[in-house]
Amino acid sequence: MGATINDVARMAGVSKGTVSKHLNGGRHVSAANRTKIAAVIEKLGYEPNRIAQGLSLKRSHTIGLIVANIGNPFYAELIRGAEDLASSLGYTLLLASTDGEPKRESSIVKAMRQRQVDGIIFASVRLTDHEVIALVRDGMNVVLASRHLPDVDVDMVLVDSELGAKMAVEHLIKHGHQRIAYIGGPLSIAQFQERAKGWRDALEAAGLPVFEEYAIHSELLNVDAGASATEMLLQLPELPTAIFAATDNLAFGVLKACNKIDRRVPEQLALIGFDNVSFGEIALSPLTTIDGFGQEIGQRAMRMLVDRIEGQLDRAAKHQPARMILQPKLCIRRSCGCSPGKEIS
Amino acid sequence: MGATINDVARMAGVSKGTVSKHLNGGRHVSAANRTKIAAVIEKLGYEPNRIAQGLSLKRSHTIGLIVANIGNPFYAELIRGAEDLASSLGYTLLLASTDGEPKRESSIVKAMRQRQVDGIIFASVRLTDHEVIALVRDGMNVVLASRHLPDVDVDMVLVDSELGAKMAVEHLIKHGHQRIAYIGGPLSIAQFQERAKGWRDALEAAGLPVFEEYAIHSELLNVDAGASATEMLLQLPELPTAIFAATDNLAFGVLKACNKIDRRVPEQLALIGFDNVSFGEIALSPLTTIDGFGQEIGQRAMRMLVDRIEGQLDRAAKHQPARMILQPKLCIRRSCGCSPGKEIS
DNA sequence: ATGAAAGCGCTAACAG
DNA sequence: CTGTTAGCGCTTTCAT
Repeated sequence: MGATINDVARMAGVSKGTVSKHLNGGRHVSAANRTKIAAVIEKLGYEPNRIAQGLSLKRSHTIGLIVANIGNPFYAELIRGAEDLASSLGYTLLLASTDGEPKRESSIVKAMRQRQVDGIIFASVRLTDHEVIALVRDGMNVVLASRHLPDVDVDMVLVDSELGAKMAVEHLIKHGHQRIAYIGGPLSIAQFQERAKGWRDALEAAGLPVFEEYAIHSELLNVDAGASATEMLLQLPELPTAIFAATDNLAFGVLKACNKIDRRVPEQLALIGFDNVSFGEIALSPLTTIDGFGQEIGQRAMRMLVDRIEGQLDRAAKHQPARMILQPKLCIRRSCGCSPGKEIS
Repeated sequence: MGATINDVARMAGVSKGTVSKHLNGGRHVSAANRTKIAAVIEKLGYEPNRIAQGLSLKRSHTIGLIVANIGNPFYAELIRGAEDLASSLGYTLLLASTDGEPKRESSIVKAMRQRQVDGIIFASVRLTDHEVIALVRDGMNVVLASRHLPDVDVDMVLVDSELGAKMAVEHLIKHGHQRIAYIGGPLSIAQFQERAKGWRDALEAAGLPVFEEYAIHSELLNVDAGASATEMLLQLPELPTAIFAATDNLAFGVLKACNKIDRRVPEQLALIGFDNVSFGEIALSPLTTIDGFGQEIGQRAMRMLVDRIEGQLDRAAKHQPARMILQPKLCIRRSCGCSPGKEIS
């Protein structure tokens, strides 16, 4: 189908090696040959086979990105950030989604190793510490984006979940709420442990009681999961007056459930999410949320990974695992009860 | 780092070829050797290098997916559908986003060719017919998803845009609207030409005048583009009473703009979108829309592509370019003026 | 500056 | 059934 380096060499009347040199910077190639080769390449429409090149170089210029669920807008933003930077750095993205199934995660990792990715960004981690450690020890470049494993020596970049959650709940408390529920993801994910802890701590710090029935740890993270968690909450004998959802997507579920039964947000139920996904702005009730910097995290994770990949070539020095923690930010809109003009800070 | 097939062969005391046979189905390998080899593979944690395999087989089991913009939820759904099927078929996805820049598109295609993808799904086509034809003639397997080029012999799967647009506008007309505006994307994209035509035809068929100022063909397709188009529309001497947005994302922009100036949808301005992105359900005003089957399109496109890729191996028969046109469907929610219970059909 | 040759990890005839 | 050999397309010494 396509011409090979051999074709080019033959037609230009030089050796394979010379063409290769020309392709990689052109040092040690005479001007005469250089133009001759360039002409042939042009005429043949030759394109180097990066696969073959990778085989020889042991470097694929490909990076694996594993997300939990592409449908979740937070991940969409993260992917966007990562893809953008990757392509401008000359890397290409191998994307896969686990849909939360740990089994798929292992098989994805396997597929990616087999395809010789230069590194992997996990925006979804259910692997046990053990598995990730093994991966790293095996020499794979890894960075954890947005989720993390405590006590594991890996690069990672994420927001301060506990602080963010605390900020959200404190804001709700300032609005006068005393019965604040929590909807989050599975506690097997560190991130949700922390967000739940932030919720609890804020409540306790304010001298408010924490009711265990008010905390729902949903297995799934999609909109419908948020909706059914809300339905459960609204069947409790004593209704919460506010909800902190650990994820905007979950918060959207709250909105959906409330819409269905005509319960008004924020009048009858205040709500704050976490992530600051762009649609929050035009949700049924414009969503007050904690900025989770999805796109920025994707970008920074990519940067870290590429630094590590390329760094390991120059300096043999094994760089320290970096841990970048972004400061969350409260984005006040309507769902918390604030109205434009008179916001509670 | 990783063990190679040579290591396995040596340790198992057999030849490379035998190991290879074992890996690929195990035919013509004695049971004794088979268990011996399996044991060594296990002990070494050997994983075949798919890159090397690809070099030899001239097949990468990798498929390129090019979308216009990952941030757009319609593409997110399409990606989801494609990724899902791909991974279950043993293929892996190389994802790239053009952000609407034709220049990036060419360079992405180039990068993908160099990486020896087995085929490419374009969910974004700005390439001229000429370029796509060239790609196909060069032997690349291509399928167009959701966008198409008229009069080009390529596989494609998409909804009937013209019909969908017509359905949307007709519904608005049934609500009694006479001044219906259109917000769409660039006319260089066939899809938008057709949606604009559907709008126009529906108007004419109903004996309504079509005002050219009521048609806005935005270059960008993001939410803000929809918002500014709306602002332009609302500055016209004679205001439209309804808008048909050729894309849900654009429709979200309408919602955003209306929210900013406190114009109520649908009371003061009716709205119908196109795509049926899941978020529409919980938008500021739950969005009535035309189902564009994003996920299904992604999936079908992937299926077509893989069929083509694998088909070309068995039967030398060059299969006819397929053209799959999905029937659009009206999804009635609130933004058009219908209210639950009493919907206009 | 250039060419020859070895090798990256795997598959695929082809003998035996 | 099994080993040998010759590539796949490219990079990289190492001579020249």
